[in-house]
Amino acid sequence: MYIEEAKNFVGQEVEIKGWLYNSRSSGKVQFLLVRDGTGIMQCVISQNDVGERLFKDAEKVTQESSLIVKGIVKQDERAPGGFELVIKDLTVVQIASDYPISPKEHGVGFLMENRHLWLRSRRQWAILRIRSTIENSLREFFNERGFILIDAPILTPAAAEGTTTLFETDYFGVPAYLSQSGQLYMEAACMAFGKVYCFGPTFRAEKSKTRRHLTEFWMLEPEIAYITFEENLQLQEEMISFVVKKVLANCKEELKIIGRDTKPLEKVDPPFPRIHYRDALEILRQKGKELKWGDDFGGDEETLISNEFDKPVFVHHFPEGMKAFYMKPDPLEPQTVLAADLLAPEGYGEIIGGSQRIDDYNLLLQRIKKNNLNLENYKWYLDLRKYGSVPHGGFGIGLERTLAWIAKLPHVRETIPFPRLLEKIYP
RNA sequence: UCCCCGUUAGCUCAAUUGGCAGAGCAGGUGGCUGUUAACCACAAGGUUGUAGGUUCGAGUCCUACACGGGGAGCCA
Repeated sequence: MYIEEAKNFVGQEVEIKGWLYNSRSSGKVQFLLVRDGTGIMQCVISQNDVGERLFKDAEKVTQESSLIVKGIVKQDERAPGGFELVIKDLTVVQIASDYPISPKEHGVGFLMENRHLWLRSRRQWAILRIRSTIENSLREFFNERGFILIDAPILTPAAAEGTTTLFETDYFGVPAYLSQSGQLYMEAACMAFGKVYCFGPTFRAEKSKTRRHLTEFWMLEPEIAYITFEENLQLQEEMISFVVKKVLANCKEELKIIGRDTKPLEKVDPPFPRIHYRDALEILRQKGKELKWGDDFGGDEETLISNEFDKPVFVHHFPEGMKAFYMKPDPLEPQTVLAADLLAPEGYGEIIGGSQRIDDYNLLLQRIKKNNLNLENYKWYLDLRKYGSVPHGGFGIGLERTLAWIAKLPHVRETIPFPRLLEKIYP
């Protein structure tokens, strides 16, 4: 039996295979908190039931030792979770000695050094289960809408955007780079399959040392042929709302463990507010932040704007030249591009960046040259504008930042099993 | 790359003006028949990040370096 199914086994004899999370004893009774990956269950062992020998064995089981217990499932208000196991038999698989993570407080540095063990603790268990739910619901959302999953390459010959933030590696004697984005490849794929998305790791060698940055993070990038800018925003707000609803429905226990107030999440429903870049500047001016046309927002600015709303908010129509080279100028106001960032509430900042892509061959060629990109590398990308070019667009959603917001975590490093941070790659 | 803070027992932290390095947890031993990060008792645990300097005397003051944390820029 798995612990999460305990309520279906009341009165029955079952076997739990797991690890000792913690134990307490009181003379001739011991309480073993056993975890099996699906949950934690209090198991009671009394000397009168099992005899002195087995009782003594149980006393020797240390924190995180692996063990198998057999007994009867009982409903009991005194047990955390409402169910406990009355132990009849216990087998030790392996005794763990000197487990470094005690039930008391630890610092982040120590916990990160022991990330491989930290994953076993309750809070990390809850967070990573929410991560799994988010990933699954994202896939479900796109699969239900007829999107085709296209895996983008991780080794690439050139940069999608800037060249300073790339991890370089040797590819049989020529330089190759770890992917920064699958987007350009998705543009090719959407011309073949109509609606596509990729979901995988991306790499940024930025020397960023903040609560919002990882050097390796996961991004989901849809790309849709013939989509309009407005349809793109609708897709994003429907996707976010779908994911939040799935987490609220499927992760009640996990949200409780991490102490997440779910009220702000319950408000997440389309439509999301839309703020023109020009009006975002005005909001900031009223808050005492004077920015010039063309200035980008930092973390503080994003927080000021998102705090004006109790839902995620789109900021759109950024000045041309401020964003990536492939973004399409709005024909109605050509000094801006048809791009939008989605800012999460509660100060979590940008979780989505999306845009219409340039579909005109000559304009794209001009932009590539203007950005000093090597034309050789973009020949195939230009081909897409040569052979049946169509209006198209898409976006990229950062998984870790989305999870940090939904779980209201102070730092993204807890949102990924093994975070890769500035100059840190162990374990 | 820049700014700020920190580094004392395995872990989390104390240590007054520069004057005998100390708790809790973990680990050890013993006790307790319903515990909830259980509790009680006892014992053990230290080259105070490294290198130099000031001083009768440095965990404490100064300099450099290393490592860690937070933030800026940049970005999802």
